[in-house]
Amino acid sequence: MTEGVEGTRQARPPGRPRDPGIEDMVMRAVIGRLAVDGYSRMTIADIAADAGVSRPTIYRRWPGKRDLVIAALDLSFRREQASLPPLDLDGVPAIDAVKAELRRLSPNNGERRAVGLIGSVLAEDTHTPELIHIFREHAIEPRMRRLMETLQELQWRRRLRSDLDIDQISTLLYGCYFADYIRTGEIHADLADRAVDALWPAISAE
Amino acid sequence: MTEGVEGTRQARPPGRPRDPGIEDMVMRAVIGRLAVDGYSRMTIADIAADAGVSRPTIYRRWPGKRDLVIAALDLSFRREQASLPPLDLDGVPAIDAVKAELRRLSPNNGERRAVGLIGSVLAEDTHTPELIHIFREHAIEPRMRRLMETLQELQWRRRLRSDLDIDQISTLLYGCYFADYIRTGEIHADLADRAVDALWPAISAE
DNA sequence: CTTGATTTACGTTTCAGTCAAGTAATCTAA
DNA sequence: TTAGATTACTTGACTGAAACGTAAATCAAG
Repeated sequence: MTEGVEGTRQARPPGRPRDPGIEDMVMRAVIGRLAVDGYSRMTIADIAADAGVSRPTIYRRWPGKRDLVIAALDLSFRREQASLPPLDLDGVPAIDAVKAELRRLSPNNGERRAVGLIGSVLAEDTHTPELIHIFREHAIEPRMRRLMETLQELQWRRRLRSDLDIDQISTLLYGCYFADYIRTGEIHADLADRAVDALWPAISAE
Repeated sequence: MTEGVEGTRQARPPGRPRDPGIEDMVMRAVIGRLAVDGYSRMTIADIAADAGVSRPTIYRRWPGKRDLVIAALDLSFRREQASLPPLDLDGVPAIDAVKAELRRLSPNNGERRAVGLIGSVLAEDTHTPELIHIFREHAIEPRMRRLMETLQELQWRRRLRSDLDIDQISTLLYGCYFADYIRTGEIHADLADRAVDALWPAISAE
């Protein structure tokens, strides 16, 4: 028997096994190139070079550019999402809890060049709409849900006004990242704090 | 004298004059293709076809793709900016004035595919930063200034609270367009109204 | 020595940018 | 009125570079 410690392990397939590190290097390279060069300027050759692999190796594992990028976005966002522990709301002032939650939503938390990446995804929405779908499903939606759950929880605790349009407030809060970047070319470190400060009178239970 | 009614007109240069309609058709085609295909997927051949012109004609007037796109963005944003008349603040409730102002900022007011266009510009920011510069200077900055002037004016009239962080409020208001699009894939018609409603308690003079 | 992973080398396509030849429009001068 | 000069536009073709995707050769692991 070639089974390992887990009992129902498959027998190792014949032939040379795949280098287990390659997938990770390639996925990382894809995300980096996508953020810097954008989808259509990004080339398989560059990705292969970044990953320290040759081009056909990539074609062996993924059918083409599209699927490669989809896989990379999917993996990257899943990982990032899994790395976010829930936030503790007890014992901190409500305004600080909202600030902390918004700070966690910053596009800069994941990739440094995340805004360029978002731009690439947006630019591709007529041509490769799957990118936006993945982006929405694995990046935007979980973050927004998290923010909305926090607001809802604070609302239940009577820390926020009861007639709050939570959906709309969340859109306002999240949107300021994009507006800040588009206006100034960067996302300021104190943006989340300033945004919540400015918005606070509209949401706090008086 | 070949001078026209305006006295100091230049003498017409010799040779066949340029077709005056071509520039316009080409600029329009560039904006359209940029919004749909993005910068690097967009081809001169497609633009020429859309404009009903041959490729060498484009190269006769613009040195290359870059300059072509820069010229098109520049012209397009200048025009759109010039088409916005000032807003009358008298005789309307302050909240409606802010709503009206924000509605005018909608990316959908200009090109229909404006978000794709913005995505293309963002995606290109490492490779062709001039695009973002033009975008900031001729599209974002004037709009934001307009919004901030309106808020300031209302503040002077004691319709908004005096300790307002106008800059931050403007970022919040403008950003909701991007957040809405990224979340849902469209910009809802009532977004401006809902955003101002949600934000109103934070900014109105009580 | 068989099998599959990886690489080196190749063919094809696409597109930017250029060029040459022919046609069209406008001005000037005879 | 007409002939020439000058510039704009079209058609068609060409070059070179970039990049996709593949086929043949090579390499590790049983």
